[in-house]
Formats: sequence, structure tokens, C-alpha cells
Amino acid sequence: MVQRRTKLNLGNSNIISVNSKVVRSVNRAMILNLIRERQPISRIKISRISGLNKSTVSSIVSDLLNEELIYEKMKEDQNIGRNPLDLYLRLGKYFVGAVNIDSATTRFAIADIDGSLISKSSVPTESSNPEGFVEFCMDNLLGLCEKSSIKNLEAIGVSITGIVDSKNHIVSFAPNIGWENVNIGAIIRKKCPEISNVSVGNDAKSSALAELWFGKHDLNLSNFVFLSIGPGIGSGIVVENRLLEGEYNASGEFGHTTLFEEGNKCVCGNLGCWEAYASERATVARYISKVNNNSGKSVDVIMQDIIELALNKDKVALETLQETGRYLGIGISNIIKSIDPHAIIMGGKIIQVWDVIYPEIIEIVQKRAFSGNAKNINILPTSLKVRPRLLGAATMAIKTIFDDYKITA
Amino acid sequence: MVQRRTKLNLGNSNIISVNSKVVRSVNRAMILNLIRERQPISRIKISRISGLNKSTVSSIVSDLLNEELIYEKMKEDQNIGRNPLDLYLRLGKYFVGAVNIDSATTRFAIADIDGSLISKSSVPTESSNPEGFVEFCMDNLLGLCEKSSIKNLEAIGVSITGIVDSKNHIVSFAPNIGWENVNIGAIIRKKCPEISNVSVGNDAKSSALAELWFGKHDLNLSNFVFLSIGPGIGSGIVVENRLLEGEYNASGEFGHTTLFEEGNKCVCGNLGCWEAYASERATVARYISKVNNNSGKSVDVIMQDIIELALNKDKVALETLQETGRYLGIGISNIIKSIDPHAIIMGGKIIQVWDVIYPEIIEIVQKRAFSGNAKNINILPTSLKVRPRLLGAATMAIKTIFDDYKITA
DNA sequence: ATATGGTTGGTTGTTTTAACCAACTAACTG
DNA sequence: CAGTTAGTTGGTTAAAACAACCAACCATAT
Repeated sequence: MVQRRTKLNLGNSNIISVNSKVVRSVNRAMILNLIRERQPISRIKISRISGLNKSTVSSIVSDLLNEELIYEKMKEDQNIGRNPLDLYLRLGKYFVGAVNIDSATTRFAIADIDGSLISKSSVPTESSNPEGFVEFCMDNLLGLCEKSSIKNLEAIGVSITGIVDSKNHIVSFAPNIGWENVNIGAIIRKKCPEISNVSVGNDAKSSALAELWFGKHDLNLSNFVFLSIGPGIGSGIVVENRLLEGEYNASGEFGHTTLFEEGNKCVCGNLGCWEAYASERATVARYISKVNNNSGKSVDVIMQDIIELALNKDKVALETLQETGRYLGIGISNIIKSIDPHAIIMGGKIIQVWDVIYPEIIEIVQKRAFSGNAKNINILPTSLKVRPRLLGAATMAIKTIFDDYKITA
Repeated sequence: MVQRRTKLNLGNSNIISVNSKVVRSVNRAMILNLIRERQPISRIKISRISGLNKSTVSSIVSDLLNEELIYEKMKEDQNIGRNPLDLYLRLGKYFVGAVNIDSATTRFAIADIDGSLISKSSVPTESSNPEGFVEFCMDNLLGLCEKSSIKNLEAIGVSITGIVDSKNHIVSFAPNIGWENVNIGAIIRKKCPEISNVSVGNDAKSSALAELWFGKHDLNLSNFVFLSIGPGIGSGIVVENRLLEGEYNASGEFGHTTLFEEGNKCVCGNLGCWEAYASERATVARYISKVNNNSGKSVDVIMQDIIELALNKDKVALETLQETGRYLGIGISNIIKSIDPHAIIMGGKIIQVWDVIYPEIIEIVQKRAFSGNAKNINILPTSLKVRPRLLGAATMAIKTIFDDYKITA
């Protein structure tokens, strides 16, 4: 992969100068991404779409063929003239490793460059010794490789709950597992020096990335917010196809915005956070208090129980989830007004009862939306078929293969 | 100025291919901006900062000298070796026009490329006939030019209250002046066909741009939110030196996020919007209700009156503004958690009583900030000495002279 | 005072890279 | 075999990199 020139951030402009190598790298990345997104696609179509001369396209495509990142195949049923040579991503050649470290479970996967997961495994998260656990994770990942007869990994991506300094591969603050300033990048580089591309990111942000790269919606998503509804609420904000990281890597903490002055106590210590109303934790608490009030005896349930009950038309469960839907709607309205995204994509167990929550969400949002365009907002469950946070880890790794400099106007 | 290649937005990547002209244009823009931000600066320093070879820098600088965008001057007091030739922006050569259309007043200015305003004027806003009024504005602007013996304008920038489609130069929705889908760009192009660069933008967003380009803070601002506190509350979000526009050009409508369920009625029709508590309108209403309760007789004041009273230590005015400060703090806390900016920059009449409101704001924010880093947030009054909205219009225009493609990693 | 080496800033002529261009070949249809 | 579309080849051009050079200054030795 191409070596990058030093990037100097000076005042109001990110200064990156351009030389011929950067030019090639930008155009190569652009063509490779076009093939990824539009396959099958011919050289001539790439030329017309990109504006690059067809001989330039041929030259870059020839490089990509040599690198075995793509392959070509004659198209048969053309109407007139010579048939184009369709280009496709080549699978089965380059692989990446994905790790998702969650408070309870850590999951592993090997993924191909199209985001398909080749093999998976998981272990309980052992957070007391960060360095040892990350090394243990790498052993697990390499074990998966061996099992699948994969000799080496192009890149590794790690997604994790908490605030992550992705630029420096450091987990700054992960209260759920008690980690602070853990340099995951350094640990991995030490353990696996042969793997040059390591990415580390927040789980909700990486889920957003997975949705951006591998989501299947009718929309052309480039501006959206991915909402990860779990015990808490996390999010990833995507603006013009890029993740908004935040100055201190803490963007998208909508879960801790105050919606109710003097409201319910949140795990963060403040009162009235959105999370204290719309998260799984809040939903479960509300359900329990309802049942306890009704029956007098205490119950012990988890989110999945409430969902199953609702799917079986249990009245209290349905009522509880509808309330959660309304609370979700309130917070989502504020997100829409803040960011003005094209869509809100939701992930988490709760999307199993989409039919229950969606009408509540959209009613609130429509009522509160104040501009004509904002009423067009799309609120959708994630289209991903595998766990977004794990695919997100894979996506961060895959991104290092496809991405390079980008040029913007 | 350099002609741009067609930009095709396709799925998840903005496709811009690169050829040698784009390369030159990127490097030229980078050097020109370096001179703008760091002047005086020598060729050799530019070379070292940018990574470009010094011969390349010399070549581009020679172009800029020919275009008379910059000038050079020998530096005298060097320690050792040949003295560098310091490069400076050349003023008095290229000018831009700025128009700020507000609900009551429309202001005009001619600005030099360093953002200094050469001459100014204003008229009452006449909103009933948009096309006629915009043409009238152009006549005013050209009149200012004549008065200052300026032959032509390089660019024109128009900032306006409301939702603006900056890409297409259309005012989509401006309820304050009753405009809807007014194609300002087309009107200006028709009226002044010789002016090729026209920019149109929301007033708060353009204020943010002005702060980004011409603000004087100790901070290196590249991620921040500009809050414009007027009768309502507008904002401009800057992420990595770029304005966040929003899918429907409606980002940053924090003023209409709900902070109080079932709270005060807002002009937008909803209940409990931030704006209904922290804006000038809300402040004035709160002050009036306090005074009426105390004295029994009704009063009629405007925001500036309350500010003057507070500056003269009037107790009720101070109390009212302190309350506004606390409400501001609540909303700002939510912005910080949503966007995670490096700073919040505030504009509007209320910053005249910064000493009154700041302690209230920061107390609330510190209490609610939940992550270590977020506690470092900078909340500051605007550093701009002229009206941000007018300078913002000028900045949009100036930006067209300096900006071109940018390369990001 | 003046020559000289050391140092920094800037220019010039050549080389290299990669995109562009125009003419060509390839492969297909009717 | 003409017409059409896809892709390649060889030469051209633009621009950055490179290396050698010139310019201008200082300190110091003579």
C-alpha cells in the first residue's frame, strides 16, 4: 500500500501537498472503490464516471489485476459492439481480522474484503489485565486463521465500548470494562509486528462505518446517524461519508444529553439523560416496576425476555416497549434538528420489535419536525445481517485496504 | 481561477479524479492559504511545512506574484545566511461584496481579501418582492464600489436568516422574511453576469465561517460550534475546518431541540424548545413577566435595554440574564455531548454581558460534562470586531478566491 | 579593510511520474 | 463488411522532484 506524506494540521487548513504518487494513489483508491460499490463494472464505465481517460483507467486496472485485488470476466449478452470486460472484487485472497470487545463477550472474526465473515468465535471478556487480554485476543484471531488455512491478515480492526482515540489506537476511557489509556495499537504491534494496519474504534462508530460500507438500503447513505441501543445508547455520526470523531473522540454521546430536567438518574451521574429513558436498561427497569406494581411480587427479566413477551402479545411488555419507542422518538427528534441527517439507522435487540416501536417513534418525530425537508427523514433498522459492532471492526480493517487520500471540493 | 472537474457523488465515495491541473490547483491553494494564515512567511518555510520541493514552491509563488495576490519584501534582521524574502497577501487589489439580509435590516460591505471591510452601508429589509429586493441589493453594492473607486468584485457573498441550499444558491425557507425557494444565485447572475463567484449561506453558518477564517483566539480552531443568540438561536457547526451543512441544509438547529417536555411554547409550534428559554425573545419575555409581577404595571423593553440595565447593576435584569445563562448552559451541555467540539463560540447582543452569563454557563456545563476531556471545553464570546453575519457573507466570497480542491487523508 | 569559509534562501535545467490524447486493434452485431 | 463499442499502445504534456548552482548574508582570520 502507498506510503503517506506527513500531514500537518496548521490553523484552518489541513495541509497536504500533492505529488504524482499521491495522484496515483487517489485515482487508484477511487477506481478500487468504484469496483467495490458498482461491480460488475467495465473499464469504459469507470472512465465515464470518473472522468479519467480510458487509458489511465486501463493502466490502474492493470495494476489492480496484478495485485489480485480484482478479476475480470467477459460479459456475454451485449447488444452491439465489443463486449466489455466486467471487473469484480477478487475474494479469497486478502483477509482481515475483526475483534469486538464488549463488556461481557469478546467476539472474533476473519473477514474477506467484501465484509463477508469467514469464521467466527468468542470468549468472555477478561478486562482486569488489558495487555494480557489483547494479546490473548490476538492468539484467538491467529487461531481462527490457522483453522481456515489463512496465512496472514492484511489488517486488524478492534471495536470496543468507550471513548477511543482512533488516530493513536488508544482506548482513552472505557468505564464498562474499566480500561483507561490502553494503547491497543502498541500491544498489537508488539504481539503481531508483521501486521502493519491496525485500526481501533468505538463500537457504535464502527457500526456506523459498517452500515456505510455494507448496508443495503435503497437510500444512498452518506449522511446519517447510527444509533446503537444497548444497555446504554451509543451512536456514530456519518457526514459526507466520513465518521465525525469529535475533538476528544467523544462525539455522538446523545445518550447523555439531557431531555428531562430533574428526570431519572442516569449511570453517568446526571439526571434526565436520554439513556435513562430509552435504553435497554431503562426499558427493563420500567417493565419491572410495572409488573411489580401490578402483581406485588418482584420479577427478574432481561431485555430479550421483554421482547419475546411482546412478540407473544404480552400487554405490559408491549406497553413498555411503546413507551420506549416514544422516548426514542423524543431523542431522535433532537438528533435530527442537531445534525440534519438523511437517515437514522438503529441497531440493538430492540429492532426485533420494530413494528412495535416504529409507529411510536415516527409519530413523535413527525410532530416535532419543523421544517418541510426534515419530515422526509428515514428511520430504519440496521440492514446488516451480522452483529454491527463485529462487522464494524472488520470494516475499519477493510477500509485500510481500500482507502487512501481523498480529494474534496 | 482554476476550473473544476465535474464532481460525481456516487454511493459512498465522492468521486473526484485527479490530473495534473488538479494537482497544481491543490498545491497553489495550499500555499496561498499558508501565506494568508502565516504571513510573513518565506518560500523555504512553505517548502518545509508543506513538504513540497522548494523549486515547486518557487514556481507556484511566482504565479501568485504575477497574479498580484501576494507581494514579497526582504527581511532585514536575519542572524546568519542569506535573508529570506518574506511573502505577504497583497491588499487593495481584489475585493468582494458582502450582503447580510436580516429580518429588519440588510447590510452591505466591500471587503478586501483579508476580511477587512472597506466600506459599509445598510437599508431596511424589504421582503415582499424577493427578486426586486435582491436586485436592489446589488445596486447598493455596486454603488458602494463606485464610491470607493473599485472597478469590479471578484465574488459576492450573501448571508441570510433561514435554511439555505448553499450548493445551489437557493433560499429554501426563511420564515422571518417570508421567502421560500428564492434562487438568489440566479437573480444575481442575471443582474451581474460579470461576477462569476456567488455564495449564499445561512447567517449563523456563515458567522461560523467568519470565526474560522478571521477569528483571533489562542486556540487552533478547527472543530467548533458558533452559537448565534438573537431573537432565536442559530448555529454553525464546523468539523475539521468545514461547515456541516446537513442533508437538507438544516443542521445546527439546536434552538429547536426539546429541553423541557411540555415546556414553554416556541415560535416553531412545539413546546420546550431551547430557544424558548435562552434566546433574546425568551429573555425579554422573562424580564417583562418579572417586572410586571413586581410592579403591577406593564413595561415594554428590548434586549438591549435589559443589557444596559444589567451593566448598571439592575437587579432584575441581572437575575434575568443569569437565568438565561443557566438555560444557555443546559443547551450547550447537550451540544458538547452531541458534537464534542473543541470550543463553543457565541455571538449576539448578549455577549456584552459576558461576565454575567459565563459563570452560569460554565457551572452548568462542568456539572454535566461526563468525560474527562469534555471538561476542557472552551466557551468563548466571538473574537470578531465586526458583525459576524456580515463578515460571514464576506468570508464566503473570499473563500471562493482561496479555496479549491482539498486532499484529506 | 578584505579575503574566505560557512550558512541559509532561492533559481535553473534535467529527470521522473502519471495523466492525456489520438490512433490503433479487438470483438461483437446486423 | 460497415458500424459500433471496448480496450491498448505509443507519443505528448504538465507538474513535481532532484541536483547543481547562484545569491546574500555572517564570522573570522589575515
